Amino acid sequence: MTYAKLSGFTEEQQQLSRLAKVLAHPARVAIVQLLASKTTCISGDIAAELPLSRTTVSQHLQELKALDLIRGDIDGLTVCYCLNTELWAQAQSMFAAFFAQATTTTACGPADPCGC
Amino acid sequence: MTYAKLSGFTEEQQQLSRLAKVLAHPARVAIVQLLASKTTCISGDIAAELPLSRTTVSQHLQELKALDLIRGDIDGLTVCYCLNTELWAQAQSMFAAFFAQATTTTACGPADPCGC
DNA sequence: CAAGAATGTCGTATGTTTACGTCATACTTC
DNA sequence: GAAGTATGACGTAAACATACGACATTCTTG
Repeated sequence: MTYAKLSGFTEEQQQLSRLAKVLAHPARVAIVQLLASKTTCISGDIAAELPLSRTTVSQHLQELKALDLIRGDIDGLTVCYCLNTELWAQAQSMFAAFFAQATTTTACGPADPCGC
Repeated sequence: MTYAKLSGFTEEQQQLSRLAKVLAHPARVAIVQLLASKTTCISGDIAAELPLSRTTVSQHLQELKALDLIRGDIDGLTVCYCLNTELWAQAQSMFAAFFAQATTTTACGPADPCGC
């Protein structure tokens, strides 16, 4: 009974952590930025611009794909990866809501018993 | 030479992934939300509201503390944990900048060679 | 100062992620 | 259809994350 006690947390918390996990590796951040900056993307090109092997990049792409954050359309011999902008907009608002909570806390003001 | 080839990614990408990693577990998301919602927090109380043992919660708190996202002031026998709102605001703007990129991509429009 | 209470630290078992080489598959082109 | 090319799938080793019980530490209180 070790690891991942997912039940016990709200679906919202799990969803946010899933999204965060995708961004928890610089390679995936870089991949998303690359896809956002280009008008056409091909898997091989992505690996060429990262300090990782093609195999590893493909694995990271799979993780992004698993959450449907990117889409890959096969075009003959190459694959055109692109961002699913609707889902990213959704993720954006989830994070925005979370950060709004975290930055507007009323705790630890001057009237608080603790000294921080 | 496995794992974490951190060099090769920009400092910005590494910073964003570090922040994302902290939120990549529902327990830490829940902890931050708890801290944000209360005006006074004590470590024991936090564990009481989560489906995790006190030890595990303490470990998650350490990870938040390692990035200076929370602060814990010892007040006698108890500890008052609270959010470092300045850092959270900083994190907020980093994520906002990233999502702005991800949601405004011009790729895969109607004029694009790929069909997606 | 002894007893109790609130937390952090350590050790450890288990699950997960990362990274990459090698192989299999699918498409183009001659 | 044979040769070449672009990708994904599989297998595997090492690093890391998660969870928790047991112990140590520190403070209060009588």
